[in-house]
Amino acid sequence: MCDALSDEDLTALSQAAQRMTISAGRVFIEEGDPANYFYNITQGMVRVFKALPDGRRHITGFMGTGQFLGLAISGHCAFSAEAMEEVHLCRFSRSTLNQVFSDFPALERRLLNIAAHELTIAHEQMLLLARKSAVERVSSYLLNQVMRLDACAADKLPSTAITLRLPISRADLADYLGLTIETVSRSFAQLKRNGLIEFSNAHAVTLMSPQKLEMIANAKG
Amino acid sequence: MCDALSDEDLTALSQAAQRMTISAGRVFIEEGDPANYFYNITQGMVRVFKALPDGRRHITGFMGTGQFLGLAISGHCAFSAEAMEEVHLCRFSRSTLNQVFSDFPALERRLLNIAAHELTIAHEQMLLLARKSAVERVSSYLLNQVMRLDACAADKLPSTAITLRLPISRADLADYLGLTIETVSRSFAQLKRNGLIEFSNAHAVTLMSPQKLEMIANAKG
DNA sequence: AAAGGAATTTGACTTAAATCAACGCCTTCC
DNA sequence: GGAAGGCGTTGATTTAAGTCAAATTCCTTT
Repeated sequence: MCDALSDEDLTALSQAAQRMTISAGRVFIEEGDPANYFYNITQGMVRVFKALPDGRRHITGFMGTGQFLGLAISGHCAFSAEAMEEVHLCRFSRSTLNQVFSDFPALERRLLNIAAHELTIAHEQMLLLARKSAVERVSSYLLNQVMRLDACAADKLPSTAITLRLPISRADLADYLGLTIETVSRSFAQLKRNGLIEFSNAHAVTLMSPQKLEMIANAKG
Repeated sequence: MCDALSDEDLTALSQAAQRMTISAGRVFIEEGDPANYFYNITQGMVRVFKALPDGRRHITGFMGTGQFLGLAISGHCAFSAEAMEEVHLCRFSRSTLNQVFSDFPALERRLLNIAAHELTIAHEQMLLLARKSAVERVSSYLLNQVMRLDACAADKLPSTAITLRLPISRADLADYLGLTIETVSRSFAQLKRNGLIEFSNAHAVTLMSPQKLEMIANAKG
């Protein structure tokens, strides 16, 4: 429901699509390039980012299997995208896309919903970047990951401890949260000191109390 | 082109709409409330924002005449909206909206474009919030205002000095740029010291060299 | 199993922006 | 005209996060 189209629509799309494989690390969308294509990721993880000329960069988001890329397009690409591993995707030109829209109006409706959803996420992230402390940012991230795990299901947080994989490097996390690697690490350390999380290793955390974490993430209490 | 629908579509919409007047300062959309309505502003300026329980807040954007509100909606409002002055708007329920969509497919297409555009702006703002310094943020804001002035026209910056109104208070600007009032003020002061801007009064700036300002805003050179 | 290298953590120090506080400048309202 | 209050600027100080540097862990490779 959250980010994939129905199988039916996907089939319709794939007829107009061009399948591609992108090797790990390749930047296959370059910010500023003419935006002729629209993508659907069929396999693998992608980093979406924007960068300043001096190297500072912000990761807008991570997109995985089933998700769409290239929505925010108008003439030129507004962001870059890089394969974090080997990625398989379907690419189709904007013109064929419009064709498909005419044939499957439901698809356009769906895309509008997806766009609205992404906009909501973006607004939430802006609040985080503009106003939250480092520890709050990291807590928010952990919480979002839990919510994603428990799928789009109930907005209810588990009341028991829950273990989470952190597939993403500290560097990527830092660029996603608007922090430095060191600050991310120190924020994790602080949450650990306070008994809110425990690490098996750097890429597997246990959230001891998702609810307490949520209070930190959203400055409640 | 940027944010308004065609007259024809607007007419279609207004038949299903309910006209309303909101007095200055009223919060007419409250974050978290059930999201039953969709709005089109016909007159006046609105502040769109998200807040944390302890009062920290981020202004997502300012929306004016012709713009839409309530797009990023799914069950509950993702943000609050407050009238900055007396505001006139058309309100219609989500259900009638869907009806209108069926009658005027072009409208849905248009909304998708608007959403994509807003998403682009949101990504740009995230880069600003995550990675730009105070002076860079303020410069970026000034620049965006110039671009808005010269309408959606050429992406070309004026090469001569240009005077700009700053209708927004320092407090709003701070909440929009993820800074404090004082830092916004000091950033203006620094730009002034460096000969990049001049003030007639607190709400009217002259950008002495939009192009130099753009280099600062986007860390070029 | 050892070595090498990358990723992560931790520590010492610096800095940009926040905070706290005072002051000036308009507006408006008696 | 003068007091009052809101808004904006400026100054002094604090602080959270950034930077620089070293140590540690983890993973790969030989």
